[in-house]
Amino acid sequence: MPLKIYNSFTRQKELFNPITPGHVGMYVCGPTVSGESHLGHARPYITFDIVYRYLTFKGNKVRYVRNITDAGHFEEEGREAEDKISKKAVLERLEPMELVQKYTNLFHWAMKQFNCTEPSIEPTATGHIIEQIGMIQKIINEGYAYEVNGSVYFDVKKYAASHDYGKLSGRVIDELLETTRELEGQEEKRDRADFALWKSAAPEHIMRWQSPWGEGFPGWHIECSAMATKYLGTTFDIHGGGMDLQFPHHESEIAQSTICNHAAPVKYWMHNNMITINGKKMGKSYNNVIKLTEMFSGNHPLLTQAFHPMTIRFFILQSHYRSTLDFSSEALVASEKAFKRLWEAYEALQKLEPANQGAATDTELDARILKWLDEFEEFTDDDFSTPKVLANMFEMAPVINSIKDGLIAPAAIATSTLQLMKEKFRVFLEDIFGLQPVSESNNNTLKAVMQLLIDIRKEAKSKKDFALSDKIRNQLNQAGVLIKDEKDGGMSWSL
RNA sequence: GGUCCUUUGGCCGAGUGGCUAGGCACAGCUCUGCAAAAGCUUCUACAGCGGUUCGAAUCCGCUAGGGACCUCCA
Repeated sequence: MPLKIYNSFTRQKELFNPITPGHVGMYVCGPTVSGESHLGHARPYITFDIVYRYLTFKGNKVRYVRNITDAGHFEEEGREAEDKISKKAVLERLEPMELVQKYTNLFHWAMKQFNCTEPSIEPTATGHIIEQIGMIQKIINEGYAYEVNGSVYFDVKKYAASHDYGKLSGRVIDELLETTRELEGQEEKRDRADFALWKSAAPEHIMRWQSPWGEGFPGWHIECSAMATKYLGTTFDIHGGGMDLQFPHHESEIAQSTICNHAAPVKYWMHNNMITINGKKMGKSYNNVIKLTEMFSGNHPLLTQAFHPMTIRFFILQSHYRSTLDFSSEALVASEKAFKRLWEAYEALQKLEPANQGAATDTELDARILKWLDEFEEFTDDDFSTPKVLANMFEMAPVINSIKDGLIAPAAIATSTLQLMKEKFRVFLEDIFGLQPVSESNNNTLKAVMQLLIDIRKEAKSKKDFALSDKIRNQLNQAGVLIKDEKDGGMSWSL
């Protein structure tokens, strides 16, 4: 089945055809490691992890490049441009690279918690200064950049005269020139819309590199262009990132790469929408962020409890990546319960034994299940409609539980249908959606202890010693272990 | 100020012309020593006004609210 992707560049869903059949090059804007990641950051990484996993599932060999921005983006708010990372490094009295390492480690840890696949290549900006300088030089040689006082700027006006600057972000260049806000320290630029490729470093600036234009540091946009070109070629398949990066970051990337490589860099642009909190984008400037460590620990005024990374992953999958997703503790609690129920049904499904005869006795139910299963791929092919796949899974949860509890005969569905169900649930939940069990019920020691307690409780129950039976159940409950009595007299437990 | 997007039941959230999305919460029932879990059932909404259409949450217009970008931002 063909995959369709919404291309932000053309503003429509398009059939996905890799440039080289069977191979996909994908670049995703990674974190700026000058601080801790927050909930909003989780979205693109989980979204594009699904994209990566699904493309792989479809038989592609995917090279997934996600950068680490460790050189810092300059800020233009003050008189002199400041490197964000070196600014904070001074405050925290750390070496810049020590700070960068600390937050890189923390980021990697968070990605692991979310069960995000590691990118094929994770290049750092500081490790590619030479490539960035080379690219800037080429742009100057092409006549689309100019040097002033040790800084280099991209000539947007000249570029726009022959190229469609603003197409990705839906901007008109003339408007842009007029509506760009009044900022200080811009007198060097020929035009307000121009952006920096290289910035001359002030004496107090810690992070600095030698360049043909003097000591300085790279502009914000050039690192992605340089690293994407190096590892994916002049034109590659997918570029992903948050919607807030469309302008100016991605628009500038297109301009730089187009001049440097004489080709449009990206075939499909994908942008995820924002996570909001009380309707407002979660972001540094709004001072409304919840850090991932706070999410996992529950240590934040807006959180009523801690949330497992898988709950957050599931929460994100329950909405379409191009819609805003409104955060609230209540919504997370709902996702936690929903995920638990779905996962328990999934585990029950894997334990179901097929009936002896092959054919279905309830052909109507059997047909419905086959349709639901078939739609897993159909929905995912339609621009990654993960919420619809999950909805179908929830449709099947009562069927699974009913078979398990003997309310529906196992023979109702065909043996082949059951096998297909097991397979499809596993592939989509684990391989593609990257979900994992929350509990530690895989711990063998714990399993053995629980088995003993369950045996004792069963014995007590059979002797109608409900006092003991309840005591075991209640005390375990207090310890966070839930005992469930099942229809057939069996017992199960979960954390 | 400019450009663009959005408004779905108590909450989150799919859905783009006709068919029950789904989840959570709430309520009732079944099962059960009790509870939980599970199953069944109930609640069935599309900001307002007008238009197009046999038919609109879905298309068009206006009004109102919310938001994003234009500045670092996932």
